[in-house]
Amino acid sequence: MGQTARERQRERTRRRLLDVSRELFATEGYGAVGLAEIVAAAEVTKGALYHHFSGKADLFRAVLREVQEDVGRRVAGAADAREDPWERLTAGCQEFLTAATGPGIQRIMLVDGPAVLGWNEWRGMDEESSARHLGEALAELMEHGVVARQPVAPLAHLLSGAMNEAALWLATSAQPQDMADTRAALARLLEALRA
Amino acid sequence: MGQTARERQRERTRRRLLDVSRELFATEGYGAVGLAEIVAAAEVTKGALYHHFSGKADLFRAVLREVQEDVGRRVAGAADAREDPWERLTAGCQEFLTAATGPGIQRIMLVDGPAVLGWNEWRGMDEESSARHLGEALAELMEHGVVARQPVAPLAHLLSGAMNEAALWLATSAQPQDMADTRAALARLLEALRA
DNA sequence: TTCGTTCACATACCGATGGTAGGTGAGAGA
DNA sequence: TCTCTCACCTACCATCGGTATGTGAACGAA
Repeated sequence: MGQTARERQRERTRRRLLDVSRELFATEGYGAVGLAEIVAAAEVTKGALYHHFSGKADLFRAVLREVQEDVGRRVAGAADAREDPWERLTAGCQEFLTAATGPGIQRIMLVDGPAVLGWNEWRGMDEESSARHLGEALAELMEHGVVARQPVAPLAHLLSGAMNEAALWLATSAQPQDMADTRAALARLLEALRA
Repeated sequence: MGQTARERQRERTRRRLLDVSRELFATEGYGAVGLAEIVAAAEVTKGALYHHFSGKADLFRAVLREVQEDVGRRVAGAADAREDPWERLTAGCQEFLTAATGPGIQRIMLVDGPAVLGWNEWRGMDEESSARHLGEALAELMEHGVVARQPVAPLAHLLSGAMNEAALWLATSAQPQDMADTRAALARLLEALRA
């Protein structure tokens, strides 16, 4: 760890800003939290914030990236634990439902993300983190003849949107039965893809 | 038509504000358009705006309501043109894809809506306008034994989210083939629901 | 027709917020 | 030790959403 004191301090400040922002953005929403609130909670000044990020939206972008990477890791982890391609798909989808339903994820990743950065950029980031896995899994299954050959992109978007909305709904619905029902309904939809 | 001059003027101002806002919100996005821009385009003052709406978010809410009603009308119209319950569902879903893909709809209804008003309120409004039709159609199909009996809400959310995301994607993708492919993929997913 | 009231706005103003410019002191390299 | 860089701070600005107060035309009652 030959990092200098400067580098350590720099990383520390950046981390505090990211952690604090993630917490605030998740609970209050992007629009409702001000930079003053962020820098106060992080115990730095606005100057430090603007030294690390080009603005409020850029800070949000960095936070969103970390959130998406967290979710993407969980999805990939669940998928990689299986050998059978079909199980990789279903396990990944179910894991996504669980991960995206957790607190501190939704508001940033599914609600404010598209609005703050624009749908196009959000889509690109989502693609890199988790949606890519979905497309690859579908393509592989078509390769193996498990799923009927068809354009991958439309199907991937349909499924991705279905899971996003379901996660948002599940987070507000307090009834545990809803999660089980949604899992079952999703499994049924996926099952329908098998040739 | 016994409306007084005052009522006519009032309605006229309100309409201009709604029309101008809808156009601006759709093209620039909620965050990027200021009240000054709106009132200038509508040729009124901020006083008039605040006389009709309680604030920027409230104005947006009114615009969103009109957008959703437009889409809801189209969906209901397509569904009501059919007799067979199954066809009512599929026709409604396909019409939604077309309507939501059109310009001036997406940004307001699918991107900024949840972020500005919060997902919960957005969900409620969406429910009233178009999602309700989906749930009712599904319930009716289960009643008739066309679709396997199961909890309606999870399935409705999955399908609703799938169509929303697909519409967003289709609007950016310039290739006409994508629309056809998406319609086909959606039809296949729906077909899987038949018992 | 008169006259007081209401209503649909207009004007002037305020606080807060995102963003910027210039400065400062500690740490790194020579 | 000297100099330069860099991480960060302070003071300030422009803009934006929101509000308090004013005003003239339209309406209803007499």
